[in-house]
Amino acid sequence: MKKIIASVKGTRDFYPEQMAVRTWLYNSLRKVSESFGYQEYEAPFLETLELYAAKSGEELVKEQSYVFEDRSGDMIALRPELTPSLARMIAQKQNELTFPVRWWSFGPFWRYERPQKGRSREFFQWNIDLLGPSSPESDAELVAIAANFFKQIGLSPKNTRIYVNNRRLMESRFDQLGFSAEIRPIVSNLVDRRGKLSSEKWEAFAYEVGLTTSQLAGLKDLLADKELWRESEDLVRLFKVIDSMGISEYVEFDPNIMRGLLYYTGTVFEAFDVTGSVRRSILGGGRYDNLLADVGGDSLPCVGFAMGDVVISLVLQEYGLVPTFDTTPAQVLVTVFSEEFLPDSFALAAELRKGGVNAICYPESQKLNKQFKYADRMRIRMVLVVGPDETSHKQVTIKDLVQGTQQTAERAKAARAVKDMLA
RNA sequence: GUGGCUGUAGCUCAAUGGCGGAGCAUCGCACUGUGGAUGCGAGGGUUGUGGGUUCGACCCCCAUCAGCCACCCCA
Repeated sequence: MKKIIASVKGTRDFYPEQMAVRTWLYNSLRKVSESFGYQEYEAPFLETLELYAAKSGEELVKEQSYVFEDRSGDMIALRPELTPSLARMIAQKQNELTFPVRWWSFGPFWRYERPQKGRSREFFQWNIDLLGPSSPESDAELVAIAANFFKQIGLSPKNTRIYVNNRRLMESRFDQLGFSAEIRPIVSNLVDRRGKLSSEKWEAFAYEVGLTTSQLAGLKDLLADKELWRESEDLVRLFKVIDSMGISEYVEFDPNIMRGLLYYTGTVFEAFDVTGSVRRSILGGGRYDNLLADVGGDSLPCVGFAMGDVVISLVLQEYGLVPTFDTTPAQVLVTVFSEEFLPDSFALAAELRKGGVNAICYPESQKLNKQFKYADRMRIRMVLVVGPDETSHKQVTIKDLVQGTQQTAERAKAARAVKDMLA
């Protein structure tokens, strides 16, 4: 066995087939983003570590970021998320931008963690944010974008659900249950883990972190209360707009949704596959009203979400929703009859391109059957032959591999003839 | 960072501790001006790596690396 230098752990190679899928995903989310009037932008892949230090979760920065010292001694991170960069970009031009700002982006991110199903170290992420307004209706818009994206790629409300909650609502309830400020994050984490543990284990864990029996009972009641949203004016307004936009089938209140990142302040939401085997969240986001001020800008309300490419791809595969693509852009293969015909075949291919046809010329003299086989394998539809017979009559032979038909055309009108046959 | 499972041909997988095989793929030929189909044939391996046990190891033991899966965390 030859030794092939291994790829970096947790990275993926995108062969043309996979690249076509990624591009399709990109185009799908572009379509939805633009239908809501959002503008595409991009941030640097490298940022100072400082940018993430205060705002992101501690684990994300200290354990999961790729960090290195550059030649000047600065600490640089490969971006593990986009939101801090967005906040910086907004803060820098806060007085020039026209608000509300609606921006989206799709690009690579890096997190150092153990690769497993649904998780890689290098992944692509769709980020979309609405900055300026603080209304619950703007939260609803982001939820609607997510729902419309699912619709766009063929995921129905039967398969996919967006669960919505509100951190302020939960915090006021936590107050009533007497959770002190110190154990609040622990309780959030406890809530987050509820779906992953058996109820006995979850309860044992709750006592372990210091909850009293009555607090646990209260928490369980709280998390079971599917009507709790009625007590949050924000959520009442959000669901009203969700309803008016006709996407309520995709959206559901769930008091168990808390989200790990520290900067969320109000509405939070997370989408899951509900009928398939993928347990990880497809996308997640929420309102983060303090982040701009935290990176040195004026305080600015923001709401947004992020979706990684890995989990959504798993879900789409599971439902057979990933289209197959012809990855060869060539419409025509020009064969090379023999060594002497090489320049002429290359000339014909050039003429075809000039005429607006994507054309490959077989790059060396080979048996014709081998060249035809190549066209067949590469799913190139048309094969052109220029041999002695054609040349003497100033013609070309055109074979349609899909139809199995063959005809001759004037050499000078080859591009036109090919286009007619393709139409 | 913790735990579990798996490493055999390009791919998917066989092989009681006793001569490492098959299917698919590749290449050639039938088919010297035409793809798919069929038939025949060929090439391809230090069994992840290093050590140990044994007369003998793909098989048992130890280590190591890699992949997958779960935990942690999260898109």
